[in-house]
Amino acid sequence: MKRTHNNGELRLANVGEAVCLKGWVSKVRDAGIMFIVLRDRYGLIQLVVNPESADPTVVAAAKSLGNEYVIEVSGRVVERESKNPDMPTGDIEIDLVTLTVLATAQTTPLIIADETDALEETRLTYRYLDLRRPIMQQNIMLRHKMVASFRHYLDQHDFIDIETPYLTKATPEGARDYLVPSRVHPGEFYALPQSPQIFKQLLMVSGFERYYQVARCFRDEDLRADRQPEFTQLDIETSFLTQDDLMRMTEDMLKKMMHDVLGLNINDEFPVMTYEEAMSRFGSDKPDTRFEMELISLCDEVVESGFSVFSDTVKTGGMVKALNVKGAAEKFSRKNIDQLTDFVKRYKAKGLAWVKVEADGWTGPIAKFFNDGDRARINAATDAEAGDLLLFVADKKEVVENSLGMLRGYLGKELGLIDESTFNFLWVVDWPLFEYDEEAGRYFAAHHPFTMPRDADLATFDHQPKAALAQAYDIVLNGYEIGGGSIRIYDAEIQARMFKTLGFSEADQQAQFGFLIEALKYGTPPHGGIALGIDRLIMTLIGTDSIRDVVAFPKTNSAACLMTKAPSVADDAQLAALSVRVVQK
RNA sequence: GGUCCAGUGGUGUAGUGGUUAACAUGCCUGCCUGUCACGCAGGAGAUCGCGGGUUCGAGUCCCGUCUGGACCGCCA
Repeated sequence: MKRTHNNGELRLANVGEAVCLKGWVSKVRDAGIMFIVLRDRYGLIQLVVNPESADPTVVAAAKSLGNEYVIEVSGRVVERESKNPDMPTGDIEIDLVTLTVLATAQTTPLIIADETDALEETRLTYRYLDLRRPIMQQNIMLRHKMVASFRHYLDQHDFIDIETPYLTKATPEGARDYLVPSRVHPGEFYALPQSPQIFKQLLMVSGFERYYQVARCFRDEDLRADRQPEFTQLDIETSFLTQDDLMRMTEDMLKKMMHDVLGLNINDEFPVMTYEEAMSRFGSDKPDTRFEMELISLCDEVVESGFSVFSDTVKTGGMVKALNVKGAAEKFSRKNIDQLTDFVKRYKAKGLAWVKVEADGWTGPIAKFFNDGDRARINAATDAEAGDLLLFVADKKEVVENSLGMLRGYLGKELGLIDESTFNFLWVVDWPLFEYDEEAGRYFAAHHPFTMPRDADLATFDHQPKAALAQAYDIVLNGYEIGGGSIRIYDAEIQARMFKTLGFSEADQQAQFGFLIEALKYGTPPHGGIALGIDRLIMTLIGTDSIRDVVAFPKTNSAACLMTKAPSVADDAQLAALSVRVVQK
């Protein structure tokens, strides 16, 4: 039994065995003896035609081949004299007896290999060819394995897969909806779901105690490297399980998945951190815990310092925090630090103060404002030693934490502080129930408006929304939010108080969610669930920053499909049938 | 809505205001009997995204525009 391999997949065959293969011609070399590299779903394998012994028609057929032709061959497995053990085509080859061309191919606009350097534009226009590249095959395969593992786990635990509508009702808060005009109801629109949230809760009312769905979700917002207008969620809802039950189960499922997909055994329990702690220590609600460099509060240390920017900020209710970039003082020139300043300014910080710590003191433009006592206190708080670079932001709490948190993530990558081979899962719990929007002058649901307040806040959440915490939990992997869930409100009266706090009038409540409020009145079990973002999860496992590497047919930055040219204009007859008129801008 | 980067043979890139736009790869032809990023010789292949401007002269500078990418806003 010999094997050939590519990308970790194995193809087993006995030497001398007769085989039949179908696949794509990856490379032809004609040097008297003809070598044809065939690519199929297992990878690459070399076919050989010897003109002295082979049938002349096979030799002629082999000479006519071009790259990416689809062929069917039969022949015998022979062992190879391997001088080079790293041959990508393995240690067996096929001595051809027959060769049939099933399809010819034009010259492809991109090279079908892992190392393609084609532009995004070319790759997306010819996506079907881009997907032929072994690395892309592997990504899509891994994605399948992940979903299959989840399905298997959930099936084993008595979950059932139930589909919910894609043509549904617009949601008031949250992202912009994709709308679909109704032909039968002129002037009315369906919305594509931003998530199956309400339907899965209604399934709990119906008595399907354990539901899951691999659901497509749609949000009409601008795209990012990790964000597509349609994305896939593993959507889960259960009755009678508590937050702890759900977290334990999800953790169990993720550990099994890591084993099934990557062969990794994670034995430790996932750490749990409160939202407050995550923001305070890491400046992020989804901290990457693969490296240290935490945010250090210096409010007490600088409040009486000579640097008025710091002291005044603290005295007027703001805060000062710092990152200690260990041993980085020499690595960062003035120009480098200016770039870091520009970086934090993107996140509303007014500037980035810095000092380099040296054996005989501090250097940097603000060093002169600090006396020896100030310096000693700050050195102690930040654990600063000679050679360290201290970076400070002074501002409102939100700005300080967000900008330093983003800077921490950026520096972690830039300085190679991250061990890319590790996977750090983390639960973030005790989320605020509401967020206050200064522009709108009202509270919005931080998670969604069906989230149950903590028991301790049940009586007061509508009077003191700012202080209320939610029974909500996010699962974070390597700095990515890969899922989030909550225990839901299952009492119509609490739900009504929630809507009222969010500023929904009685009439709005009825118009938007009348059916849900009504449903809650007929014996609704306590319930809750979680949704995992499949795209971001597989991105993290693969280690790519681009969601387009894990979605078969993704859209561009402008939400277009370069291959199909969608979206496209509708003809007048279609528009008339939908009672839609297009206003030219 | 905003900021930044890119667009040059099929593909990916180089190109300092000045001759016939260079290189790699792919493609075609020929040579090569153990190659696998093979090698050798030859050949075809470009309205430098589009429009305007500056200039004696623009791939190169300026303005606009389109397309792709990264980010801010946005994403309950």
